[in-house]
Amino acid sequence: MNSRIPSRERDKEDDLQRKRSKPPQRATIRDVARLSGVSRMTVSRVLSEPDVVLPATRERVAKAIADLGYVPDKAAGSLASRRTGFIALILPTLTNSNFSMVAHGLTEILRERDYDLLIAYTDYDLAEEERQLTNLLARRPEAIVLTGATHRRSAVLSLLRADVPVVEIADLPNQPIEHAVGFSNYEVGRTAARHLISKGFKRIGAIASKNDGDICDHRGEERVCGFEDELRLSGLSTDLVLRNGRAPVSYEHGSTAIGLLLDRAPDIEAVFAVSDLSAVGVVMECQRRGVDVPGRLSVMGFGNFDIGREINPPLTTIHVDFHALGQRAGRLLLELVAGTGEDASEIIDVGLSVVERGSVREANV
Amino acid sequence: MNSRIPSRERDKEDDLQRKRSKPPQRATIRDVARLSGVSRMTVSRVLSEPDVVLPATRERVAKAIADLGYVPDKAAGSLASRRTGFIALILPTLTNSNFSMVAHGLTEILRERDYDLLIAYTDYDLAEEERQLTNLLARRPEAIVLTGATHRRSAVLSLLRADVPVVEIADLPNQPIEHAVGFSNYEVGRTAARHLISKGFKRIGAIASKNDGDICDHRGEERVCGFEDELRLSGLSTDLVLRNGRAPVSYEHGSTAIGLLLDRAPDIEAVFAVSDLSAVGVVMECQRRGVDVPGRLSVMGFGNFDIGREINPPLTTIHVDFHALGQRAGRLLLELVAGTGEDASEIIDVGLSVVERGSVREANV
DNA sequence: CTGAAAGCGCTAACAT
DNA sequence: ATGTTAGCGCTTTCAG
Repeated sequence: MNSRIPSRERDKEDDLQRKRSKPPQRATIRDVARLSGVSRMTVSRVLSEPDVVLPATRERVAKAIADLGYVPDKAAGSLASRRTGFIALILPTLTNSNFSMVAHGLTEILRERDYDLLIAYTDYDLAEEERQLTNLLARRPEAIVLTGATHRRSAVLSLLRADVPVVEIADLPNQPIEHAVGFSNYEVGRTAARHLISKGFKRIGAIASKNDGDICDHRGEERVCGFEDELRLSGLSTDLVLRNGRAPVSYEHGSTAIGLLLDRAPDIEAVFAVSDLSAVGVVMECQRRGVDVPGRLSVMGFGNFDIGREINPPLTTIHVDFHALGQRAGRLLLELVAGTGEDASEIIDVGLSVVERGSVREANV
Repeated sequence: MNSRIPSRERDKEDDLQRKRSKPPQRATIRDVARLSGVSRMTVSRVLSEPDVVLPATRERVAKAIADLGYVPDKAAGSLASRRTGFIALILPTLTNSNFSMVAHGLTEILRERDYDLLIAYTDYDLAEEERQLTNLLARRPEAIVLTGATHRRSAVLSLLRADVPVVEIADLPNQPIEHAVGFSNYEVGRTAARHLISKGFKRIGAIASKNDGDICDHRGEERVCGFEDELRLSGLSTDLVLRNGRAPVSYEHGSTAIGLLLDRAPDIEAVFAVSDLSAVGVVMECQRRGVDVPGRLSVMGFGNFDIGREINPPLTTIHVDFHALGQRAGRLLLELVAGTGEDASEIIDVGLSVVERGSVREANV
């Protein structure tokens, strides 16, 4: 058994090799080849480019595949072809429906070229992001999608070294790693402020989470910053901007925060929550305290979550089309993995819009 | 170049082989071996069992790894070791926070043994479930976690053929494919009915989605069935049990459905929604219509979602510890991939509990 | 249209 | 403690 058999006989040797293994092994391409009396290459072709195979052969092979329940091993295939056929997506959380929308949009587009999407999440933790990244890189994704514009330096370095296309989503970085598809969270904040100011309010507050080391919602923070800047531009005070609690924000976060704000400044007229989730919490806490929304307090959120449309009054919010964002990112990714398209870094802004509903009214002037 | 070099010189031949390739190639284990003057096996050992390598050698190798930014290729490693190091999880949707909890619980446990979790979702579509499954199987997960007890026959067959451990979660199948960790959705329905009946109500309704071919929420359906059976057992009518709209249920689904029910039977006293989401929709629609909850209508949900605690009145619901469920499934999976543990099919019931809050009151008797 | 050779990057199982 | 051999299951490349 140690005498090397001339290589041109290798495929014929299969029977000998397999005979030693225990019966219930998973079928390989060899088994299919043997059963249908062709070479492994022909089986491979039936799977990847069936048209070049003679119909008769093709059917024989197809039958063998079906009979054996053969499922090709993609890992082995990737190793040989140097194409793993998947793209990685790193999200802060699975629970946010806007991020799910992104995943949906991406999946739809990537499916066109048979790419799989591998989803990982970080719980808003940059250290965890790096851990996930390192892990993912070892599986050789053909491209990587990252959420947000803020990452650990060392994570960015491994990314650069890995020489894999990178797309950042959901925020437009000033210094993108490579490409980006998103919107300006800073502009979201400014837009929200402008909207409330345009309604004639003067005592305007905001609610966000506080940064806690690696655990933070940088996109939310961007939004409050934009909000504050716009207030200042209009000569209004930012005293009622509250950063409290740890990311991610939640219903409860909104309830607690508005309680604090209401106690501190009972004359507050309007408030912007960096997420609809906390905005809903605000509205619910107001219901409990008998604070009329929008009669006494106008409330505005961000994200256009389903629940915002459902509550009473329905929530005025800022909408970003995350599904379209995912699709747009998907298109870009397909170009990148195809090697088509510019080398130049693409920055795509999907924009945003104000959705006016009942939770904001005109100020009494 | 066609004269075969004696095999014991193969590793020494590396330089020649690599010289032809373009410079900026990703570093392989060979590059590391060459740079640190050891064999590839030693590099491999530094990565997998560092203790058996001499400290001096280990450090030389570690330096080379760092200098080259070497990231081992897991796909190649799996091929050789026959261990892919990941487990697949198929969820109906990413948007449901209870399923996210399951993913969290699983991740926590699997991480202990360095297993990755690969998450896929189906949008409650059994055809899509099968598609995902086929796809996943080609990547050779070491185990597969499926949601629910209902699957396409052909999907189950490929699963059986693939000879990969399977765990079904979130429902306890009568005929499990193999193992299951979950709770009885049927019992959820019965428990809800018993709770409402125990409060003295007679005119009791329910709200669920309607099956639509492959797109359906079998677990929700199980819950209404249990609910109906319990009503019958108590001699109550099931006329107010409404199946309407397509899965998954939503806030809006609840609003619409309760509207229908209220119009049809204004004297309805209590209603069970198969999900907190639709239950919240019910409460919101009641607010709009001026129907007092729980004064005129008692409302009960399932799932113990955050929003239920936040609304006014807070929602009475049925709670299942999905995080623990995920962890429990994780433990089972680790046993399965380790080959430890029984061959026998394990069925683990994580139970359920009623969470009494303000949306259900005592009937006026 | 089909096949043989060669090898992807790694590790199990033996050497030494 | 480290190295060598052989090959995981597939595809690329080139020959016929």
